[in-house]
Amino acid sequence: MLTDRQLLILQVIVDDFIRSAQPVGSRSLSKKDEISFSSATIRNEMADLEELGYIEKTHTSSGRVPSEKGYRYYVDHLLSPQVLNKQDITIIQSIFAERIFEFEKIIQKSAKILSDLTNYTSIVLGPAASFNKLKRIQIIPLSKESAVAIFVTDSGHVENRTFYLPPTVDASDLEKTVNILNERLTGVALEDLNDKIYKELAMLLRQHIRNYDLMMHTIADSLKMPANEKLFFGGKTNMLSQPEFHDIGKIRELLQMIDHEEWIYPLIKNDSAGINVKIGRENKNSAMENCSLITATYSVGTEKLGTIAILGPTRMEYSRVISLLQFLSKDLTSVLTNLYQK
Amino acid sequence: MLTDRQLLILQVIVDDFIRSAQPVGSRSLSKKDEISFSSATIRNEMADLEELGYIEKTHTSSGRVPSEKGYRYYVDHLLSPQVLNKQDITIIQSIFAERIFEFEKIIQKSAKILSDLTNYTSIVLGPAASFNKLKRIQIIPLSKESAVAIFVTDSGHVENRTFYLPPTVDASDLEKTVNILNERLTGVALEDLNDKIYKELAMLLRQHIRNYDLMMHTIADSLKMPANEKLFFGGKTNMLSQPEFHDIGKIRELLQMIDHEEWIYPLIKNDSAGINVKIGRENKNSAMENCSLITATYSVGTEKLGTIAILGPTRMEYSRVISLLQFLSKDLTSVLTNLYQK
DNA sequence: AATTAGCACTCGACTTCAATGAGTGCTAAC
DNA sequence: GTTAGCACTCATTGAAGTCGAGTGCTAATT
Repeated sequence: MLTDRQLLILQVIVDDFIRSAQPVGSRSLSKKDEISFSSATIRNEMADLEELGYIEKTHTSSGRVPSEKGYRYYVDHLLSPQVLNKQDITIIQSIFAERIFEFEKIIQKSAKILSDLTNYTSIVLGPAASFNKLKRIQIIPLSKESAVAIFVTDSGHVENRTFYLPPTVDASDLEKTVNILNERLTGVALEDLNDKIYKELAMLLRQHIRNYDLMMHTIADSLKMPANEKLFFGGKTNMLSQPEFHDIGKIRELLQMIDHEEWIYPLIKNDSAGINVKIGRENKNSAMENCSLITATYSVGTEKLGTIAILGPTRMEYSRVISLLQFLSKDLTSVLTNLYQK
Repeated sequence: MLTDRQLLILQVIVDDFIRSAQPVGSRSLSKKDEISFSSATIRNEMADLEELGYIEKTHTSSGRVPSEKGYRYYVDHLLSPQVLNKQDITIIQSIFAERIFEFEKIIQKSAKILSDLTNYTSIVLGPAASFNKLKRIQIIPLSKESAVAIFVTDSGHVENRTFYLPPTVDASDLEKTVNILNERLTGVALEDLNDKIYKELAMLLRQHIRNYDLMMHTIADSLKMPANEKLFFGGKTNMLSQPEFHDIGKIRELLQMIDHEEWIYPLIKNDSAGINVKIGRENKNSAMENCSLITATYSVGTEKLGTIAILGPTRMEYSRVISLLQFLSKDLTSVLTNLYQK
């Protein structure tokens, strides 16, 4: 469809605009080393590219700016995969330098470092606790009327819930219940706990426990796991330094979105494995109109665990960001696989 | 020092400016009901007030704007305590409507509601976990090399740490240790644990445990509690709607500060009990130059637990915010006292 | 037939200028 | 002591003009 020359021009326009944030004119293009033809020729080609929807003018006599379609084409076909420099690699690897046992710390550090390296906003979706397998349940009475239930998973994740414990429940029953739960539920994924309690343990509990009904509901209730995994951010304010965000209204909209975690999930979830690029309105979100989101998944073994993402302006350094995410997600996956898949 | 008329004028200027965000001129002042003298008189008085440093001009021929000193005087002497309307009271009390067992939920909801009611940013400093008394320690091995230690406090707060557990430590020793810890440390404040372990338990452990040294250090290490209490925010982006923040640089500075929790602590800690107002540069923080911070403390019984604060522009509705904070902190204190002081 | 030089034209960005009006300070009259 | 009156200041607004980087089109060149 597009001639080689048009491709070249499109690529140079996108590259230049990503660098400078200024509309690109035919004259400045013609001066580039890669380009050997005159500005008039470029103007003709640009007119064609514009007609095809790959580039746009900001006003009648301005230079050209990539359209979303242009970025999309650029990302899909023109991206020259950038090799990370040693410094970047060292910095990323520093995430794993310390002996860290907790997911969260690693994840958090990843978010911080990603945003520092890119100057964009990073979003890391932590591992879904619901996949973890239960290791131990503990119930500890606090007062006459309340107790705290603690759930430890095989990955070392600890969940806890304080709940109302009617004084009518006696200690030995509680103990028995906990024993039964531990016996029967160890190794079960958190998300399946509730189901399993009702389906398989109801009978058993009924046999042994006096206050069976109350007990079951109380515990099952407190087991309603949070629907969403934890999100970590880095560089929330980095977008404020991007020249495209001079408008406070836009900024407010964007920051407001970032501060509403529940609005972020739909953006970064449900992405297939590997790198995923969503440009501008592809994100189906008005606050993201001038933003692109690049996501990558990380796993333990073959099981997808979470997502790391970079949120930047559509005029984002796609090549660099993709390389960084690829590298980090690979590292994360291998470190986590080593650590937890034994 | 100041005449009654000067006080009146200062008060009306501050009130008006808080409402309109526009410099106040002598003519518009003279039209107010409260004011019965001519604009020329007002001009004379304003000149005096300016000389004394209570008000300022933005340029030679502009109306007047309160200075920090002016706000300070206003807050200290001219504030007409505002009575909260019923709606506000209802909304605040809705925080406690549900039966909630966890501090965090209450605190979080308080932050949200405060920012909604004021349209400023709210900051709530959660209760210092370190004051809580230990209820139970549990150590649960995860793999050959790691285990998680769980600390439950009498308030239902759960802390956990994953740590490296050398394979050389055997199970019975671990159990013995945990038993000893529980026996000796229950009721001790979290912040004193470390001390107590080294001073009082070292001997005891040495007698019973083979790998005593290693064990002790591992556990004591994982007991290093986070130095700071948790912070909760509401309305982080509210400041973006304030007309004084049209400058992106200023906004960035402010938001950046808000996102660095460690920079927030010094601002809201170390305040004496009760309401505390810091205006502009009184906060000793360049990002806060045009902001005021109003804080209030809440307690259980007589023990100060945490702080609730509102961050707004210096042109803030002091009267309303102070009333809200007073009311909420009183409610928080009484609810928490009922809940936990038994 | 493709490329390029040349040129008229467009339009945002910036500057200048004058008009407007909300504000001031000062003086003199009340 | 208060106020009316007046000259003065200065931010804001809008109109007019210049500049320059850009375009599209046409005609000459390769």
